[in-house]
Amino acid sequence: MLMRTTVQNASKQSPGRGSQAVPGTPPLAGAIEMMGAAMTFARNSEIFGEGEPADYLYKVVSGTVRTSKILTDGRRQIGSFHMAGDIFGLEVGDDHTFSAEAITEAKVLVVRRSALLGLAARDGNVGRQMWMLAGRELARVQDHIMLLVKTAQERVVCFLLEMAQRVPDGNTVALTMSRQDIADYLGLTIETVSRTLTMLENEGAIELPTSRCIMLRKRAALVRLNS
Amino acid sequence: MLMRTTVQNASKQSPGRGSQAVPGTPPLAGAIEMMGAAMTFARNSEIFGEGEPADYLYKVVSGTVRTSKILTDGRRQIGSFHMAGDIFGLEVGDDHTFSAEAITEAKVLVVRRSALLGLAARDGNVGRQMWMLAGRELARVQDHIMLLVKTAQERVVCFLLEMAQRVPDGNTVALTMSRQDIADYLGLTIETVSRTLTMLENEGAIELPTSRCIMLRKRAALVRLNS
DNA sequence: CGACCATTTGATATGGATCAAGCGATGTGG
DNA sequence: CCACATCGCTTGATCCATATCAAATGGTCG
Repeated sequence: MLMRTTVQNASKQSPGRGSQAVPGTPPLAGAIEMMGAAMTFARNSEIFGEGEPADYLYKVVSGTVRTSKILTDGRRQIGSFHMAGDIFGLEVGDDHTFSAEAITEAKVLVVRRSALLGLAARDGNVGRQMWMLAGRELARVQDHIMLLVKTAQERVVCFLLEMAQRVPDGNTVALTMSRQDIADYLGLTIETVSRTLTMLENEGAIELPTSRCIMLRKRAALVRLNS
Repeated sequence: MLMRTTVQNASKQSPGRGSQAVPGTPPLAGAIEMMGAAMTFARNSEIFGEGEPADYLYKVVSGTVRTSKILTDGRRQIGSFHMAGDIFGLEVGDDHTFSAEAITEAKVLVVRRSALLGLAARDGNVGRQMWMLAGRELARVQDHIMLLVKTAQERVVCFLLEMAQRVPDGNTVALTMSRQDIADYLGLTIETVSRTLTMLENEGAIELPTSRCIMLRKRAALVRLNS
C-alpha cells in the first residue's frame, strides 16, 4: 500500500466583510448567513490546514470543498466532501484535525468561532444546533468507517449513492472531484475506482456520458450491491 | 471479503439502584458516580443494541466493553473497546448507532440520559464536558479511519500502542479481548492478526508469554513501524 | 496541431483472505 | 488421574482482490 498524491497550495486569504441577514432560516445557519464574511477560494487552494487553530466555522455557498489528512508517507485520506449548504470546519478541540481545500472554485461564508460560541451561550437553539451538527458529523465519520471495511465495488456504489442523495435530480450526478479524490475518499486507487465504474457501466447499472457525469440506471440493483 | 462471527446474547438487565457520591471528581464523571446505578453484565452479554433508544449513559467500573455493528452479511466491525473509567453510550441522536457487549464480566454505572441533560441545562460545566466527550469520541473515530487505510502490520502495531497507552505499566498489555475482537476492530482476519503478532515477536519487537499477554520490547521500533 | 493532464485499460505482482490442519489450554465425565 | 471433547490460537498452503507498473486514449487549452 502506497499512494502518493500531489496537492497544490495557494496563498491563503483572510476573511473580509460581506453578506446580509436572511430571515426565517434555522438559528445556526441563519447566524452564519448574517454574521458570515464571504470569501472565494480558488481551485485547489487551502482553506485551512491540519493542526491550525480552528478560529472559524465555514459554510459552502457554491463549489466543492474536501477535507483531508496526509500520512507521513504521503498517503492521503479524504474525510468528506462539502457542497452548497454544508457547514464544515466545526471542531470540538481548539485545532483543526483535518485540512480543507477547495476542489472547485468555492464561495464560502466564514464566521468567527468565538462569535458563534458567544451566540450559543445566549441562544440555546444555536447551542443545540451545534450539538446536532457535531452529532451528524460523528454519524458521518462512523458511516465512513463502515465504508472502509467493504469491498471495492461496495465502496464505489456507496459513494455514488451518497453523491446522488445530495443533488436535485437524484439520478444524475455531476462529479466535481477527480478520480484521485474519490480514490482517496474510498481508500482505493484511481485504477480500481475507474475499473469498478466501467464494470458497473457494463452491467448496465450506471451510465458514464463523460468521466465526470454519472447516471444511475438501476437504483435498486445498486442498493443491493451496497450489501 | 467475508468474515462471520458469532456473538452470544444473554437476557438483558434493567438498571437498579446503587452507589454513592464521590466529591472532587469532574462534574460529568462525578454526576455519573453520584447518580449512576451499578450493574453487572456477564461475559458476552449485550448492554444495548444498535438502533435501540439511547436512554442511558454508561461508565465502566471494571471489565471491558466493546461497541460493534454488524453488516447485513455478517461481517462485524468493532468501533471501540472501553475499560475502567471510560464513558460510553453517549449519542447525539436519539438512538444507539452501535451495540455494546461486555467482553469480560463488566461492572458498569448507568445514568439516565434525561437526568444528565437536565443537569447540563443547569450546570454549564456538565454541558461543556458532554461537548468535550463528544469531541473526544469524534477524534477517536477519525483516528480509527486512519487506522483502516494502513497495512496489516501498521494496524496491529497501532492497536498495541493504543492498548499500551491505557495501562499502568505501559509496556505490558494484558489483552481482555479475543483475536476475533482484535481482528474485527482492525478490519483484518484472526489469521492475519496472529501472523502479524508472531512476526513482530520474531523481530524482537514484542514478546508473547501467553496469547493474551503482550510485552512491548522496542517501543521506538514499534512507533516507527506505525508510519 | 501539439502539449498536458485526467482517465481508462492492460499485464503483472502481492498482501491479506480463505481453507485446512495442528496445537495447547481448559474443562468434563468415566 | 486420565482419555477426550472443546475452544482459542497458530501455522501452512493456496487463492484472489486490489495494488502496482506501464501504456493507450481522450479531452482541454495554448
